[in-house]
Amino acid sequence: MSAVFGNLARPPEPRIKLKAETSLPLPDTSLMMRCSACLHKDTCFPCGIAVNDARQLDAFRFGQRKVKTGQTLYHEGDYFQFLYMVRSGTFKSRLLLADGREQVNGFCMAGDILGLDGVAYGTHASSAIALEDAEVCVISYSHLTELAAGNAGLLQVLARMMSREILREHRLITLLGSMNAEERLTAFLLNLSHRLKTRGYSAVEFHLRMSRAEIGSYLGMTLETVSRTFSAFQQLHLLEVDKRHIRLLDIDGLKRALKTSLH
Amino acid sequence: MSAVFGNLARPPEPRIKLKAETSLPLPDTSLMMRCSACLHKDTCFPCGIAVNDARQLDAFRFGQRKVKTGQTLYHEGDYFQFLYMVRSGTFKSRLLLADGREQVNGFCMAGDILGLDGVAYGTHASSAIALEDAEVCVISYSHLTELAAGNAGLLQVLARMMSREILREHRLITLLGSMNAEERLTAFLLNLSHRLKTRGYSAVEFHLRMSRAEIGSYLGMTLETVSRTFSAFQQLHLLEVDKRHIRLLDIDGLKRALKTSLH
DNA sequence: CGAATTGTTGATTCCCCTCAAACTGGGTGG
DNA sequence: CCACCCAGTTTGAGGGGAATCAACAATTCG
Repeated sequence: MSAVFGNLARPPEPRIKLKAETSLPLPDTSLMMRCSACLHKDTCFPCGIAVNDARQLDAFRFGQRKVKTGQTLYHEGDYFQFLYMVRSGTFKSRLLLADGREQVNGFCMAGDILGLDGVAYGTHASSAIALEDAEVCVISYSHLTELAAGNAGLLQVLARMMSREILREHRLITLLGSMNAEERLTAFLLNLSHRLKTRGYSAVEFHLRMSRAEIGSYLGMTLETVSRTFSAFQQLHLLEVDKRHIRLLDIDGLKRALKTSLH
Repeated sequence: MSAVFGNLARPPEPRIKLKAETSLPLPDTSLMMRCSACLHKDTCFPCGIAVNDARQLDAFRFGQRKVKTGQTLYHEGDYFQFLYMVRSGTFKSRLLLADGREQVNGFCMAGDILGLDGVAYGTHASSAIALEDAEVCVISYSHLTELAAGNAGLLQVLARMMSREILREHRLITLLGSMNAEERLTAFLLNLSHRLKTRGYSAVEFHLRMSRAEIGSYLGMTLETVSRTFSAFQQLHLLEVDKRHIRLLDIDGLKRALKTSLH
């Protein structure tokens, strides 16, 4: 297979810019985050760089941005310039339809990357809206690709992130294409529970950051059906629900109810 | 009917001269494709490389593979090693559910890239099955990233391809999450028409390569509803349908029917 | 406090699924 | 050649799950 490409001389690798400040649009270094101290350095872009390469690690110094509840990080149609890594808080990603309705296509929490759909055409294809006060790292895409063009590890990380985004959407398509209301809500809750667990929160008791309408949009059903399905689950003693407070009582029961697996 | 559908003009298939070059140590060059002569070089990976850089262009010499109707290019769970560029024919991409059902999540035709969902975890997350005899270019992912690590243009092309895949799935999610059966089939037909047109085929008259069941799986509805909706459209004089032969009579009418835009 | 937002629950409607039967065209083998 | 089968498609009848419409409670907020 390597013979396909033969032993062709590779072009000289461009020297990596170590002074990140020159490429970043935010010159105020006091607002910059040093990645080596970041909680998410093992999943965010720095993980594409050899850990012992301190100088390279320091090249990753991102600007930060605080977003308050209800504010948008970016809008559909906005010029694409940055990726965002969620440091804290929760976002919804949504697409606007011609008739004004919205289609929620994802909920992002700490460690997740936002904005990858803007790469294709240089324009954001969705909006990202904070569901609670949040903080993000602002990652210059041009700077990132500049670094990745000289760093195979970083390139891999970027590619894998995009591919994971594709897989996430695969699962949502499967859910929307072949599950009924109960299965959809079950899949949603189990997924949320899992993600909270990996972030150090309780897997069985949590607070929903999104409204019934947003859950409904995400799961392709009405807010009334979401509410009714919650009530039905409560009557089956699968969970306790009080507005946005959720306590899962029977995770195994929920998993059994989820006949159609999402893997 | 044969008069109606008989003269489907296929675009001329350029015969590629497969001249074995002795200067490069490539094995079995008869099976290799030289990208500089390829119909798809402006959309496939070579477009990431400066057109005047002949040596780099020649680095793109991919193996080819023929796939017969019904055969799989790769299976869910297969070790991920290659991307595939469809040279001719049509594929469906599908995800298998735990209970044996399948969820079709895409139809790929000439120029499309297959396999990007394998990047994330090194394992194919879907299967690709030929709906008609097909030919693909086999692209070693490890060599691609090797080249991309030294070539910013190629890196951009790879990133944009993955992002476009994300956008494709966005549109499908929107369709599944907020459209009724008529809108879904309309969106499907208009999208197919558009893609055929950009490939040089008729935008109004074509042959479906997929069954009603496959369309239904893709659109999140049953094969019976697909069939019924086709019949309803015919009664409204929006199109003519005879099994898999389709003639769109009123594209504007279809577009009006598609109240919920997919952009 | 009144207004607005969010969530719950009920009654009714309807879109689409399910089940079933019939038809078509293509392939096969006696 | 014809009978047969089979996969794919069409069409019908009926039922069910979720949408729609509506009323009301609980919170939040100006």
